[in-house]
Amino acid sequence: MLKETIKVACSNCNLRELCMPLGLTDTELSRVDELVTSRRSIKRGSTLFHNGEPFTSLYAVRTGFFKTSLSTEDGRDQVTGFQMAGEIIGLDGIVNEHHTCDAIALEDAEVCVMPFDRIEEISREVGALQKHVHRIMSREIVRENGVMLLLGSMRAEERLAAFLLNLVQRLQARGFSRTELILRMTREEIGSYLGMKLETVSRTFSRFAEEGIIEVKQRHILIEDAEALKRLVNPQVCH
Amino acid sequence: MLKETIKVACSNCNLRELCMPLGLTDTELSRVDELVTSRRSIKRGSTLFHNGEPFTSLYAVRTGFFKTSLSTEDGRDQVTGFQMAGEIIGLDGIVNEHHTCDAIALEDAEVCVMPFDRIEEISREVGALQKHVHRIMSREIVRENGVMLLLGSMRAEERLAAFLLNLVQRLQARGFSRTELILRMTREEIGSYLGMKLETVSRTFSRFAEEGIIEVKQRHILIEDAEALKRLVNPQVCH
DNA sequence: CTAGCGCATTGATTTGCATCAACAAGCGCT
DNA sequence: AGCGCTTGTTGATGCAAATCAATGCGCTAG
Repeated sequence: MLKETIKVACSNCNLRELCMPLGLTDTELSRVDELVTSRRSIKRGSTLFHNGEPFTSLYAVRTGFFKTSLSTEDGRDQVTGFQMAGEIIGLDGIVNEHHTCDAIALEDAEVCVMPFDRIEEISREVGALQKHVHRIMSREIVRENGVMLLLGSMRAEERLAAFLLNLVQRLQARGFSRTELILRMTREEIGSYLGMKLETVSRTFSRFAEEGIIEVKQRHILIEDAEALKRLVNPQVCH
Repeated sequence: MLKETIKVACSNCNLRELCMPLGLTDTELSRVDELVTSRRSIKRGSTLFHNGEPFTSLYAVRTGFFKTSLSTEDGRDQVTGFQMAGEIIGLDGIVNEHHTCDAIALEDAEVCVMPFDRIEEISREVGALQKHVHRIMSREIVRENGVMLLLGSMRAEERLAAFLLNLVQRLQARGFSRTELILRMTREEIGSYLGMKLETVSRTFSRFAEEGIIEVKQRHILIEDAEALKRLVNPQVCH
């Protein structure tokens, strides 16, 4: 919840290729540097924003790991996404000027705060930024399309396989291992995201382990047979 | 598939308050009129665009009714949305410059074609349009969040109740009845959208009818007890 | 008018996952 | 180290929805 005033430039940030458009001129770069007004640290378990809060800014994850989730009055809960370094949180808030989900840090995290009116102002001047914002929003729409496919037409095994492949692929893009990962979320949170109960998540992990597809040690996952996972998601394709 | 060159102005369009930002000045209005380069007619059953096709434009539905759907190589099929007059189709294509779903007309339809580079150009000049584009994309993200909740944590009855309420609410916003509607899609398409089989859709309709909540005559639905539907979606709230 | 077809309904049966329940393992506490 | 708490595993049972199957309705086209 700390609000830090350290001035940090995107132009020097090692996450730049994830958050920011490429191929900017120097003058454009300096404009884009004005996007991030501050950084904010969020302790594990606390919220970046809540459902209902006024929307002011988008947040770029610098370090740490988040989940976004909806909860209904009757106690239902749906995790709508997990966000890692370089990903943008808060797009849901634009339409009605207030957030429609909760964003919660699953480990100690730091985000770059980008006031949305400033994003709009600068993207009017810098075409590449405008394009970038559009692409980020479109990417989120496409991602959610994929989740709909997963929730609407896949079985538990297929969902979990798709989930693992997606996670590891995103981690790989950030320079981590292609075969090894640490889950930052509980079985219940995975289940909520995938539309299944935590017991089913646990059982399915165990089944994968029995079949030699993965190795599970608590939240530490080793992928031993990525092809098998891919075959599970895409049944007809043989290796 | 006809490409018509009739010049039509958004400024005179009766769907304007659905598609376009409000409160534009006259000069802004005339700029925005340049957004729509043409209209296109799509016959029932044919596609506005296919998965994989290059993305060039967004489409505003003028008349008719669409579905968007994903299909995987292994024959799985997921309807990701139904679009009616005033709604925008094609946002999925922005991120990778090609479409990632199919858009299919469920009845003879007409759309306004809005080349995306023109949208970007004009929204750099007209702040209200820029804001509008952002809101449309954010609204789609929030809608999909809601579908995730539905698919991930609701039972068949609840899904169908939520679906009917959503449809009738959107129709009402277009001046149609709040209690009566004609489904433009088959039971199978409803099922695909809601993550259930067509038989389950049919049975659930029948159950609602038995309970006096709705009246079903083929695709003609009469909502007799909207409160009951709301209670189904939100179990704890007693009328 | 009637044939044929796509779409919808309804019934019987199966099944995948949820639910209920008990217990184990890891982790932060004092 | 020992305690309690959260998180994870595994087993037994039940149920909602899928599947399989048969029939009916209402278009459209001849």
